[in-house]
Amino acid sequence: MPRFHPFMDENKKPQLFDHISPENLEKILSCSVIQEHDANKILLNQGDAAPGIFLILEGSVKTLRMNADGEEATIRLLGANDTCLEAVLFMGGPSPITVQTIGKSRLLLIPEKVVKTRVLEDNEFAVNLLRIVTRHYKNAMHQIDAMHIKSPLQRVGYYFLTKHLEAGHENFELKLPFKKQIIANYLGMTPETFSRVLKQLKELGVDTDDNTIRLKDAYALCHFCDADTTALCQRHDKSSCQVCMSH
Amino acid sequence: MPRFHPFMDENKKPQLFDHISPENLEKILSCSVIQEHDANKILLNQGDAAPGIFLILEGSVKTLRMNADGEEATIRLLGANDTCLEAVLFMGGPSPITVQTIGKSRLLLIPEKVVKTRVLEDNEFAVNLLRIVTRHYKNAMHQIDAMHIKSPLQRVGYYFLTKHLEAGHENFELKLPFKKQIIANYLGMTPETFSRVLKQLKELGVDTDDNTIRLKDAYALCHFCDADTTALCQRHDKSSCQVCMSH
DNA sequence: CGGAGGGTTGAGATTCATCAACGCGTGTGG
DNA sequence: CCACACGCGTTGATGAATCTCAACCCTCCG
Repeated sequence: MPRFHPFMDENKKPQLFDHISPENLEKILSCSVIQEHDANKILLNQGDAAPGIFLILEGSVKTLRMNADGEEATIRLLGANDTCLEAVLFMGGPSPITVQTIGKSRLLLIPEKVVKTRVLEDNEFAVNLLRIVTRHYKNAMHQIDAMHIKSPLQRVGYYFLTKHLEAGHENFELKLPFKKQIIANYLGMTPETFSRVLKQLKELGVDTDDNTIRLKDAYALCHFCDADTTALCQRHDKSSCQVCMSH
Repeated sequence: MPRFHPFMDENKKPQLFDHISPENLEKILSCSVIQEHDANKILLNQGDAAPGIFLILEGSVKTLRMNADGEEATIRLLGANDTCLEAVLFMGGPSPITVQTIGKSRLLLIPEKVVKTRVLEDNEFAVNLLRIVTRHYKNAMHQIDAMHIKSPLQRVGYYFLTKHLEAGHENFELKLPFKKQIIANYLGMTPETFSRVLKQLKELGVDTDDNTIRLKDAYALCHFCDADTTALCQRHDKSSCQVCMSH
């Protein structure tokens, strides 16, 4: 088997391995296995024990919860270099979430045992986990708040804003990273509602054409910013931000 | 100043200090400060930097997010021995949440600096944080799923179920830990809806009289259980659980 | 060519929030 | 001691927002 070296490019290294020494990285990778899966394959069922951490090498995956009627609540949508189940391993019980591929995917599974020993022996690894889990948790808080006190329009707007900030400010053109119905469910609305919201956004200077979002100007999404998100914006301390806020 | 020794009773020790050696605990406590606050006092605003971890010694506190209209989305409700802001410290930005007392409260503040040095020097402390944060995250997942795919009745039912499981099975009588309107907002509904739900629950064998919940029998709340919560139930592997599930 | 899946649009149904009124217990000041 | 205000909770009537259902279009692909 050819040795697995997916992280030669530092820019694409997953956060999970930040600052990990080559020897320690080797200890993790030598125990991990690569898996390939078709679309819509369930990798873990809610209520079962998590086998370890999944790192997405290629493809896309979602984590979700399901009720008795088969309705799904999407918790996270993951693409390449994202990881899941880190948190579940430390919850000390059966998994509260189901993990399912969206499209055909290639994954790395880091077994539970390795994770749990590494976390006790490698402080950097422990801190990485802590940072990842807290980031997820922050995201979850935004999701909770979105459900209670945001309209569908605001939910989509904020989602687009985060994508815009990830992509960088100069970028006025974004691609939707997932199918619309997938995003719609992640944002807690039906595909119909999502579609109608896109029409409203068009009038506000956010034009969605097929899978491409085009912003009229750099402030088109400022409506949807909030107190803790401004920190991610390059203009947040400039006077121009006042323009955003006053929109 | 009299030395601070709140944790002589092992049963009441907060999870944050599990398995921490006396010397290491001393390092934490010697840098921490006790604060007293009136009701409805804001301890930290969304968008500001977190000063450290708050440990509730007495009273009650909530964490929340607020929108431009002043509507609140409650993230967590905390009582004695609960902690908050552990996660926020590792998110690496301004706080996504506001922290506010509910009633008159006495708190211990563990400054950020202490937390961040201890976590690198004390693996047990790091793992405790990881466990706490993941527990919060799990809770957040339940909240997300509740908003998407649960009715108000199911939300209240599940909330009562978790309280029932915390209190122990033999306990058919529970006290609401917070005012009804506080719980209602936490569950993402209006006080009016909460009140109407309680009436429905009465017909299902869950009688709420003032602040006391009385269960008709041990199975009254089994309706509201789900795949990952059964693990917390003492009957989950017995045949009687089938009775629950088939309700 | 025909079928399947994704997306959009319109009409109707449903659910929960809103608004208003009321009851009740408590604390306060005349 | 009573009158009153206030906070909390409940109840009923109304309305708005989103989901549901159905039809349709489009593209892709066998």
